[in-house]
Amino acid sequence: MRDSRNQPLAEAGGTSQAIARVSRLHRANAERLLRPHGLHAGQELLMMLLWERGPQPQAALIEELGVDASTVTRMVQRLEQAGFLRRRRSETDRRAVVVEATAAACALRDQVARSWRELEAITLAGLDEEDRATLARLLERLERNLGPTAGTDAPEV
Amino acid sequence: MRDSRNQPLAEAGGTSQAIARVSRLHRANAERLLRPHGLHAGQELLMMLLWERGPQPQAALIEELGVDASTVTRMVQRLEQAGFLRRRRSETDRRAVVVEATAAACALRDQVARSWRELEAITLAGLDEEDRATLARLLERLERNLGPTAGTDAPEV
DNA sequence: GCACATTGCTTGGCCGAACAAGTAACTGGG
DNA sequence: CCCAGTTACTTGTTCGGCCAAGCAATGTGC
Repeated sequence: MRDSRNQPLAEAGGTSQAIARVSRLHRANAERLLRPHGLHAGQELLMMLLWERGPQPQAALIEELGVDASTVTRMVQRLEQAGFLRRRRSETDRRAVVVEATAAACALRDQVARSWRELEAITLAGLDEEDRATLARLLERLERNLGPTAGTDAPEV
Repeated sequence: MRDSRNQPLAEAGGTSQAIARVSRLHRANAERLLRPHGLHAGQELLMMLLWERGPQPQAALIEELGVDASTVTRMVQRLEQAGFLRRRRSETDRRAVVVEATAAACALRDQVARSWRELEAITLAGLDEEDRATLARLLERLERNLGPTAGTDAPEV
């Protein structure tokens, strides 16, 4: 009964709407799973990078997360205030800021990883290996389609 | 070469990350296409509802968009200030607020619909009918998986 | 060596989105 | 008829996320 009456909009861009809805729901679930650990949705990706790769300059985080520099700046500020990481001025490049997970944060690593796997399990419930591979392939294609040079030059038949 | 070095994270929740990335890129594209019309990403869905169904109480918009009531309140406030819609107190239920598109906004309807189709085209570029159907099916499944009763230990009848 | 461009980060402003808490209006039971 | 509960919004606050501007350190060309 969810949105069976949603026909007109569904015709005019159903996939776009579906992406938005799935994304919102997905984020809500992430929030629910991460809250117990004191993290907000989105922050876990940054922390996972720090856990896996050790101290990183912000520029590396920006590059890897693919988000705006200002977003990372503020995420890092909040995570620092919450005690999850430390910031340090780079020795070799005094513009750069090196970010490092605290010991307290490292203690959360396994729990966060577990929550993350659980989110993945909830998301992909009921999909067999083939479906999952297909989904991964299609999402990757969408990512390329929507990438930096999306619709900027191609006259688009 | 996009994220070939992204193995560890990719293994632990690649789909979740892909959803987040695709969603962000998708939104950025929507923003780019809608800005010329003075709309922000997200607002177009609300306006499309008003265009298609005429004056609506906010409760109906909340139900249909599936977002928080407070989000709709502020979106409506901003759209009103921008001149895209009017708000009126319901006659029959003086708690309710009825929202209606302005004539100026209606003039944008076709252009917005065009932009929306263009976004869909960009998103789905290179996918044949079968791929699109598969994607729609998978996204619908994800939406159900992540829905209101997601992972809440409910035996999932 | 110095002016100029680039890089790395920060701040302010704005929007979507959520939760919490509050107010006003409508309903229902006693 | 009146009080409890629900419904419809609103406001405050917080976060992710973007853009635009700005600042400081680093590189580069001449």
